[in-house]
Amino acid sequence: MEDVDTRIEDIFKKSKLRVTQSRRDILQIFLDAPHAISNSDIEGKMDEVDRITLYRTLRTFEDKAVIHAVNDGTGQTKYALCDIECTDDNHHHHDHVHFHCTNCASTYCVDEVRVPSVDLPQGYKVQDVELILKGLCNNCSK
Amino acid sequence: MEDVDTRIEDIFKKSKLRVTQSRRDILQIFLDAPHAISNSDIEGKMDEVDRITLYRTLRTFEDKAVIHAVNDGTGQTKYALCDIECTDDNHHHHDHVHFHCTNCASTYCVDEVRVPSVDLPQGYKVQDVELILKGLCNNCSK
DNA sequence: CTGTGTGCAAAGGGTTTGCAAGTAC
DNA sequence: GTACTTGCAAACCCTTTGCACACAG
Repeated sequence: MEDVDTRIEDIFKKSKLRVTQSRRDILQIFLDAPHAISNSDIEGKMDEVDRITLYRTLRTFEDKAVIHAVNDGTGQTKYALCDIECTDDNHHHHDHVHFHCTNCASTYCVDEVRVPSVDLPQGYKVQDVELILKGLCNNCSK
Repeated sequence: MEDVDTRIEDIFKKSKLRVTQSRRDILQIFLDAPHAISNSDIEGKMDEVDRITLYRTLRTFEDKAVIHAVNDGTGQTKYALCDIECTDDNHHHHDHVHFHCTNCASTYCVDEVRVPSVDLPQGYKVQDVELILKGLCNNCSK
């Protein structure tokens, strides 16, 4: 298991972003989260950060391939950390499925499961596939 | 091919909603649309209807199982007509896949293709599956 | 020191609510 | 006539922008 502080340093190094306390705090929250989180999830976990700074930080992180947006199937945008090998021009986040819990509203990336291939009628040119499963997560199904 | 006016009457009868001009106009737009449409798509096609009435009508239609919300994969909510056999408590819209065109932003229900089944790791209880394909539609891939 | 990041205030856009007048049945 | 619908105004978010100050490198 990699040390969390080291992981944060690695991310800053890779992204070439300036290190500030807000960014550190927000990254920490992502590292602690077991699933994708929304803007307001993050806001709820921080006491000090200005809402505007959060918006801007998330956009910056997304631009620099630190995090990626996740469609949770309800229209709400959530975010999750990118793999360390993601780069500005090579995000590859749709080879796994997402699971949305209808009870606690958490969204999980299920990395173990790959999206099955689908044949469409003639005329459609498919570039990307997104598969969202909805139901009860491990915590809520007990 | 069923007559459009008849179809409109059928929908009103089934939903037990009062017949008003706005609702008639909005239904007409749904019947004319070859794909799922957004709030603003509808607004663009009407000259007379108040925006608030449109919001309320869409919600009413959704409640009465006249239309259903479609997740187009970009976070924007779109709507499409329900099958005539849909009822308030039995919407079944996720046995087919949705296709979102990245060029013209249209969202199509691809009724011919069924969502493949997926096995998840232990702990998840799946209730619903949503599959969104993104790429170029028939018009835009030419 | 220079360029980037932050925080406040204010603007912007979409959506919802209260209420009075209008309309379907 | 009664209950449901509509339309206006205003309220309410959430999100973005402008600008001056603060700070990382």
